[in-house]
Amino acid sequence: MPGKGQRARAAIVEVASDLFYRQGYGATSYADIAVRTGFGKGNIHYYFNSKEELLKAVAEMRMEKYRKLLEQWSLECGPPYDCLERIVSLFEKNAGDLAKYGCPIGTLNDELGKNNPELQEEARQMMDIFLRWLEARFRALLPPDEARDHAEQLLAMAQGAALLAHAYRDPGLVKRQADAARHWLSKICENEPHA
Amino acid sequence: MPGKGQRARAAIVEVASDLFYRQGYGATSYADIAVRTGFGKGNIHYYFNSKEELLKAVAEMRMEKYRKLLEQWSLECGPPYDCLERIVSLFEKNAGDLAKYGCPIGTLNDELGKNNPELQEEARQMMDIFLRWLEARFRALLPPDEARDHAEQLLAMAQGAALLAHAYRDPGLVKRQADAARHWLSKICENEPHA
DNA sequence: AATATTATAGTACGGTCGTACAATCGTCAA
DNA sequence: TTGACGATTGTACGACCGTACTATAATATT
Repeated sequence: MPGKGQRARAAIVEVASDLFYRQGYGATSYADIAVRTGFGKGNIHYYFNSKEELLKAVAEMRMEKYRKLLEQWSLECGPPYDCLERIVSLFEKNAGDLAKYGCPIGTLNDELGKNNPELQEEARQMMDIFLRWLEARFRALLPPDEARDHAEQLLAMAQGAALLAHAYRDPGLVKRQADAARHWLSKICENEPHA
Repeated sequence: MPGKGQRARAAIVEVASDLFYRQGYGATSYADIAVRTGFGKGNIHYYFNSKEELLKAVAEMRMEKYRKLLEQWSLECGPPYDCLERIVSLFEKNAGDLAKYGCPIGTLNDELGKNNPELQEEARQMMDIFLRWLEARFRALLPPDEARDHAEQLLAMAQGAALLAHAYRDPGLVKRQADAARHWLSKICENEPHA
């Protein structure tokens, strides 16, 4: 079992990640995190000397999760379509939260992109994890340059669907886009069976 | 010619719109607007009693522009494909700004969606102008429910492309997605010539 | 048990923001 | 020319934020 400090640190990161997602990075204060963790405000600064450090810790924690999830998917799932379809299902399953808060990765990139290039770099890396994973899957079906294009395309569909669902507060939008994405995927997979 | 006050008011709205786009709504202060307009800080509050009012004025100004643009397109352009393709070209033409600042409509929805439901309503209306226009165009090709779906899909592609281009600071991403969108559009237009 | 180190809390500082307000300026009608 | 009113300015207030600092409690080490 990790030491007391490690557990407190992890708890702070977990709460911060949740608040950054639901309220945004800029709108989340140390005070908010203090209340939600039960720790005093000063204690959070003891673990993270600045808000930027805290965001970086959150980003690392999230990326760890994403990497593990995708790595497992790479092992588990069979034909490329089934593998790629999991990403679509992941979005569909989270349609409710996407409509309420948007995509955790997309909205963070958006927020940090305008005024915080250094921190946005962290958010971009989260996006890149998914982009590269998708590209690797598409390489089983398509030549390299087309694989990259298709990965961008699927990710753009997902991000666009999340953004619109958030704008309209309508989870149904995610579901409709998911169906469209599956249709698009199935056409690609039958056109190029084993390239 | 409009009175002095009207011109000052319009100038403030114009500057605010630009800063809201490039820095975001939250990160733009009255002081910023004062510097850029040359007016004193207090004078801006003379025209707009609150920042919320200012955003609403910006939203109305933008919507006026969008509505006029789309109305003109509705009149000018011929077959549905040419008409729809204009939206794609609009995004492509602005690829540079999209990569730097994201989509003016999408990023505003994103920012306001998390903490400012009332103001996000304004941003959503901007999105709706485009969605409804797209839906109307698709109705020339498809049955009503499919038209709505396709409008959502094209808008999602565009928003997703802008978000990714912003995240990666890569205008090329917009261009690649624009080509993909054109391909998608052309398939729809040839499948259903005159539904 | 004594001590050093880690963990936690509370508070105060400097800065910025949106807003309010009082004072001044410009302009044009009476 | 005076006066009224719209336009403009500068400043001050209260709130909140990230951060720094000091003191205290808990834990570990010797």
